[in-house]
Amino acid sequence: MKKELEKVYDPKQVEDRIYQFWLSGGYFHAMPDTGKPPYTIVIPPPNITGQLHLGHAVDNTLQDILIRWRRMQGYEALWVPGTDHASIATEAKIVEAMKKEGLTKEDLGREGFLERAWEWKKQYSGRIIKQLQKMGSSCDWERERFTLDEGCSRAVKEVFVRLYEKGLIYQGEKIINWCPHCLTSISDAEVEYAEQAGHFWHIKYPLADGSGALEVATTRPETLLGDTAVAVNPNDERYKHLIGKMVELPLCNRQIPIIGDEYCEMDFGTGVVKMTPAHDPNDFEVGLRHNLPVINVMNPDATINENGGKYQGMDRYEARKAIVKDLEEGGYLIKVRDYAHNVGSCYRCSTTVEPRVSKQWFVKMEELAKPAIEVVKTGKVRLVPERFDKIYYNWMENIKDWCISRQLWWGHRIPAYTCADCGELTVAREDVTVCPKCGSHHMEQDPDTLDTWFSSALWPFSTLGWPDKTPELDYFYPTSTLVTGYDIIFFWVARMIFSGLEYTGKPPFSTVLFHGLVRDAQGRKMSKSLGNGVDPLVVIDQYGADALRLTLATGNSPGNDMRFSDEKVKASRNFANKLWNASRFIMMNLPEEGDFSGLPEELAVEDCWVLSLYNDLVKEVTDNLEKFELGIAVQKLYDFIWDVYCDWYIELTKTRIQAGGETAFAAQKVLVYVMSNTLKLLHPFMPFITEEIWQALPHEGESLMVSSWPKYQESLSFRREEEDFAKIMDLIKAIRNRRAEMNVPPSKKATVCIETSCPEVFEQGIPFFQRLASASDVQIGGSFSPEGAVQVITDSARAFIPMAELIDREKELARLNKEKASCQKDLQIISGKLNNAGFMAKAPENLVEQEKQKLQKAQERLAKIEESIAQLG
RNA sequence: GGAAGCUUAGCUCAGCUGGGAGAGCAUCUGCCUUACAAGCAGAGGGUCACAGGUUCGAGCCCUGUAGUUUCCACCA
Repeated sequence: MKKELEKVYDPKQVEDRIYQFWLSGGYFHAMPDTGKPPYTIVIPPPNITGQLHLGHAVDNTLQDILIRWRRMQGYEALWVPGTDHASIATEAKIVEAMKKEGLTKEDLGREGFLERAWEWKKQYSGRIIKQLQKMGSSCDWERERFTLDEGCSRAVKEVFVRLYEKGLIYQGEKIINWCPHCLTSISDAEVEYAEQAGHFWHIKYPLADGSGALEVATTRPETLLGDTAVAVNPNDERYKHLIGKMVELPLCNRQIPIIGDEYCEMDFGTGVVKMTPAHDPNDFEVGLRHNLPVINVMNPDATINENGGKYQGMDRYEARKAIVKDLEEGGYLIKVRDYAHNVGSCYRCSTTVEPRVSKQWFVKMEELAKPAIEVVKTGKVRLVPERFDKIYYNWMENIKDWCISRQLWWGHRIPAYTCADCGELTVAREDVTVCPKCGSHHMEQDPDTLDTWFSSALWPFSTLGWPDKTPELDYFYPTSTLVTGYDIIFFWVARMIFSGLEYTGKPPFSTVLFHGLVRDAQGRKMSKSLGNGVDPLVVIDQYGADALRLTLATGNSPGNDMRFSDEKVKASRNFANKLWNASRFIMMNLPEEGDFSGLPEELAVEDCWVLSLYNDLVKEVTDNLEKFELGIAVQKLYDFIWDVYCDWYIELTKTRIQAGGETAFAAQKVLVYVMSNTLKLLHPFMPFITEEIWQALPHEGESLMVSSWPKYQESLSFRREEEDFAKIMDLIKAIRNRRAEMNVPPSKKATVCIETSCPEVFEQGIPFFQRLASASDVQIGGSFSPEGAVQVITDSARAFIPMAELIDREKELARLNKEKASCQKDLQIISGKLNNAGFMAKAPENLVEQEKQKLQKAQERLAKIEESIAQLG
């Protein structure tokens, strides 16, 4: 048992070994129908685009805290791990990598490209899994899944077919957001808007009958090539008489009509808007109302197409320049002014999106959204913190149809087949090779794939076997808690909720715990362009996984962003070291043999004190965890371990331990008891070091991680002893304080004479005054001579420390008078309350009682101060 | 345009359903006290953004104002 441990905790010698130990014990594996209540978390599957960053680190730390805690509480705790194929992001990365080799997608062909993509997947998902393991994540690796694996693919097809058959999935020619770089459609949620400095070009559109001209203002002159009308407000006195007339479209040699539509605001710009239905969502809507032709003037890569005449082949920005120049030369350009406006860009590659009319697949949302709103309203799904409810409702209530088709190869291919002979469209779960209408064998599958979020929306149940009725699905679904960042509430959380309800009839989880973003020390978002990203593996290498986890958990409150800095990790590392050394102290004094289970029969006052505080800690930490206040929970553990256990309790045991024998053994039992149980409470937060120490201490059971979570026990509540010991502590602190003020070094010991009305309490503290308050000798009794003694006064005692040479009578008097004044002020406030009729009538009883006690203490204290002053004066 | 969060010590942040303001870091003082100097013992430092209101009592609840961050909308 007695082993000499390193002075400094070295996570490198511990973490991998402990993780292997857990793995080989099979502790992460969960099974259905064990008779225990289930607790389930599905991981937000990280994208296989690269490696994990600190955002993932918080996300997974929080999940691991919850899952480890529930496991210890006796739940069958399942944490399903996995990764996301991230169609658009991954495909972009692979294309980029291929570009360096001079290859394009088309060079490889669909098959070849997919082969390459699977290679990529293999490499990166493996790396991600390793990173998760380095963090200590207790996922059930036997249940690892991938959004594009066979099971998930089956679920995706099933959902697609069901929705299609229900009429909730349809194909339509609509205006969608198009990314000219990724060369695919994207959904509304995937567009990010940012204000950009631009211009407002005022252009003259001459009336066809030569009777004048209209002044049109636009931010995108190049779309003029696709204009099919000019709109004015039908109530606009300036222009309403022109509705129905034609204007000459500059540079295009075409005439387009003037239409009246309320969409056009009279007091914005010139009150005249050019209509380009093919390249603006609003214009598209107006176009539908007025039956305007749609002229697409751009290729997928946003270069001008054959409809753009002489501008064909130019990039949209080149074309803009050229057109502006031509307009100017042709005398059409009236003026240009600066104008800041919002521009949408692709959330993956930041390229400015191009609204584009094309044939895509959509999910009809209205019907799906209703029950999804309902479950949050009724509390069947709880969002933590609650304020996200509003954001969620706002989105769900104004939801538009979801564009789910993507012009990509990496992803779930749309299970729709068109007959080349008769044109019949068939949607089916299995591959269709024969046309069900005409019997033709010329069937072509839709080349497009599905939005990557279409498959992640099914994640909570597809990973448990759905659409099959598996025991896992039956037992672990609906899942318990979803932990994720608020940045994907629409992309993912909202879509999982309506998906779960629609396909399984149940909400996919009962609670969503949102965490904030991890920012850098200056509060900036971490990003590649700023180069301020932090690699969790580097942090782990430097400080250990426990230190990283503690840093991310400390001060973490739901929905709030946090700052990350090296200083914080250092503080966490220091805490790990503190804990390590506390255990070192216990072990270096531990006898080889002895029964360390349970507590000694006789408890000293300080034992009762620490046990009572520990017992309260159990209750509080558990309560905080129940309320998802993980940051508060860990703060309490930190404070207890450092301040109560290390700074006080360990010091208090030293006398007894040095004395040896039975009394030492009793102290050691309490030390071990409180430490082992506190390790349990801390384990979810810092799994490695707690397991390592727990294993080294006398223990029962195989592993801390599968030991049982401590419970509050009435028998460990010692209020009386807590109060008694507080009196001793108060005096120790007061003496230390006095000595420090007077610059007396600890090595200079002195007698401490204690005058008190409760000598029996202070009797118990004699060794502590010696050890912790530099007392050479302690006398407890009636009255002492204040002559030549430093006086220290607390609520329950007056101590005299003879140090004549250090005492200046005048100063001493001044100090006592100051103390008196402050005490009187206290008294005034307390009695003010107690004399307040309103307070006495309305304040709760226990509070009034508390105030009365305070009053009494302050009175006693004042009496002591006054006595001291009288004695000196 | 709409909505939400934040504003507490020099810095970073806690502060649960209202009951005399806290931690870490930083600063200052004294200590190598045989678990730990990645430590120990002390100290200083806050009109809890501002203005009203509710209440016996407000950092906390309500209203408004300012600053700041974010989300949604997208008037060309």
